[in-house]
Amino acid sequence: MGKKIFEKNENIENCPVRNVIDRIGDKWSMLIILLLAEEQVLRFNEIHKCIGTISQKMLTVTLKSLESDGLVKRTVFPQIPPKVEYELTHRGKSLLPHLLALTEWANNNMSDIKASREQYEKVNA
Amino acid sequence: MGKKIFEKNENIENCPVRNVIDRIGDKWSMLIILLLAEEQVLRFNEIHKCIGTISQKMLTVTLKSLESDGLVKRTVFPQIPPKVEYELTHRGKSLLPHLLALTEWANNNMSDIKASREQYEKVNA
DNA sequence: CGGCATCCAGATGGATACTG
DNA sequence: CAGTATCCATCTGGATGCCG
Repeated sequence: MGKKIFEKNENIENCPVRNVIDRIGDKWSMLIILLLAEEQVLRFNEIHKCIGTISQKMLTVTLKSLESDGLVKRTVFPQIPPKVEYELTHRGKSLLPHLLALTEWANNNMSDIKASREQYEKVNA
Repeated sequence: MGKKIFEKNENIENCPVRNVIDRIGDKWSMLIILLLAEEQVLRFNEIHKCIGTISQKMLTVTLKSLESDGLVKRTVFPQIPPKVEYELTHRGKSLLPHLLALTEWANNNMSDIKASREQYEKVNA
C-alpha cells in the first residue's frame, strides 16, 4: 500500500483529506458542484429552483464557502435588478471526476447498502 | 455530459449520492476506512490508539454505521477479555480507490485552497 | 434579484461514569 | 477489552423578515 495516509498521533484535524471532506461532506456543496457541472453557468435563483429543497440562507452560505475555496467563480453584473452568475473554476472542474466516480459507485451500490441496513436492523432488533 | 445526475424537483434526499456522502462525510468514517485499508485488521482499541482524538462513543457509533452499510466486517472472539476485530469488506474495499483519489486531490490542492481562503478573507474584511 | 440578520430546533459529537 | 448510558456543548441548517 506504500505511503501512509496519516501517521498515528498525527494532528488529524489538519490533514488535507478531512479538510476537503469537511466541505464536500456538508448537506449541499456536492449537489451544487454537480449541478454547475451540468449547466455550466447559473444564476442564484436558477440554482435555487433546481434544488427546490434548499433554503436561501444555505444556498448563500454554501456558495460563499465554495467561492472562498476557489471551486466556484462568482460574477456580479452591476445592474438593477442585480444579476449574479455562478460557474465552476478550473479547480472545481478538477474535483469533478472524483465526485462523478463517487456518484457512480453510489448508484451501483445503493440497493445493496439499503439491503445491508435493513438486514442489520432485523438482526439487532 | 450525457445523463443527468439529478432531475429538477427530484427528491434529493433520496438520491444515492447524498446517501453515500452522508456516511462518508461525517467526522470519522473516512479516516477509519483509510486506516483499515492500511492495516488490514485492527482491534477496537488499536483503532482508538491510531486515531487518538476520537472518543470511545464516536468510535462505536461510527463502526456500527459502517458495519450496517456492509463496508466493515466485525468479528467477535468469544473469550475473556473480549476481542473484536474490524476489517474492510469487499464493498468497503471497492469504495477505497475513490477515497484515495479524493485524498490525492486534497493533498495536491490543499495549499492552493488555503491560499484562496486567506485571500477571500482579506478581500471581505 | 440576490442577498443579510436573527432566532431557533434538531443533529452531532465530546466527557464522564458504569458494565459483562 | 469493548463496549453502554447519560448528560451536555456545539454545530448545522431551516424559517422568517428586512434591504439595496
